[in-house]
Amino acid sequence: MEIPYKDKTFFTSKDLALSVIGGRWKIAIIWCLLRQSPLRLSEIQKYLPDVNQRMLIRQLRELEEDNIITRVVYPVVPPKVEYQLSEIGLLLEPVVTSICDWGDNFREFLEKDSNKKSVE
Amino acid sequence: MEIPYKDKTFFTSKDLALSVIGGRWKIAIIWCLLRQSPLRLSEIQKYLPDVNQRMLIRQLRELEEDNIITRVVYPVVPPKVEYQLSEIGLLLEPVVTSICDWGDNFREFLEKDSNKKSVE
DNA sequence: CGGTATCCAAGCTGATACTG
DNA sequence: CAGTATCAGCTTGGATACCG
Repeated sequence: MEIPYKDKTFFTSKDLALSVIGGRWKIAIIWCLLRQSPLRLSEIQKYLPDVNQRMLIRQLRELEEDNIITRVVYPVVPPKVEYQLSEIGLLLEPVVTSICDWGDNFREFLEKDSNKKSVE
Repeated sequence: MEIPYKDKTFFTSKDLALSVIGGRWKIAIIWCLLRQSPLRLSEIQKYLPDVNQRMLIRQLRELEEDNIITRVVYPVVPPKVEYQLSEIGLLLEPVVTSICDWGDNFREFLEKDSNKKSVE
C-alpha cells in the first residue's frame, strides 16, 4: 500500500504520520493547541519558552502546509495571527495523551530506579 | 514538578517522554520491536531499510541508555546480538498504536482531498 | 555478524539583530 | 506583534574501509 505524499512515498501509515508530526517541536505545539485554542504566536512562545522563534514559526508553517493547523491573519495594527488545530489535527489528541501517559510511567520508573541506587 | 534527568530538567512528563522517544528513528525502532522480539541488528535493518547503519546503531544505543530496550550479546562466532523492549519500553505500545491509527486517518484525509481537487 | 572510524555534504538548530 | 535575515555550530546521511 504505497502512499505518495509531497514527492515521497511511504509504505506504512506510521511512516506517513511520522513525516508530518515527527518534527522537533511539533508534538509540543500540538499539545499547546489541544489545551487552548486559538493561540497567538506570542502565547505559544510563552508555553514553549525553549523553542526559539524562528524554529517555532518554521514548524508552524509546516504544520499549516500539512493541514494540521490553521493560521488566521487579522488585518489590524499591531498584527494579530491566530493558530488552531484543524479537524484532522484535533484527532492527534490520543497521540499526545499516550505520550504524556507514558512520560508519567517513565518518571515513576526513574524514581524507583534512583531509590534502588540510593539503597545500595 | 521538576524532573531532573541526564543533566537536564523537564517541567512536564511530555517533555521528558519526547527527550527519550523523540529521536529521528526511535519510534520506528520501537515499532519493529513491538511487532517482533527479540530482533538482531541485521533484522532491524531489513525492516528499516531507510536508516543507515551508523544512525541505527546510535539510536539503539540511546534507547539502551534510557532503559527502553535491552541488548544481549552472545559470545559466539559469528557475533550474535539481540535487541528487545524492556518492561517500560513495552508500555510504549499505545503511543505507537495511536500514531499508526492517526496515520490511517491522515491517509484517508489525503485521499478525500485529492478527490476534491480532481473533481474541481 | 555486528560493529567502529573517517571523510564529507547537506540540512537542521539556535542566538541575535532587525523590520513593517 | 509577528515575522525575516544572517551566521555559526551541531546533527544527520551516505559511502567506504576496516576490525574482532
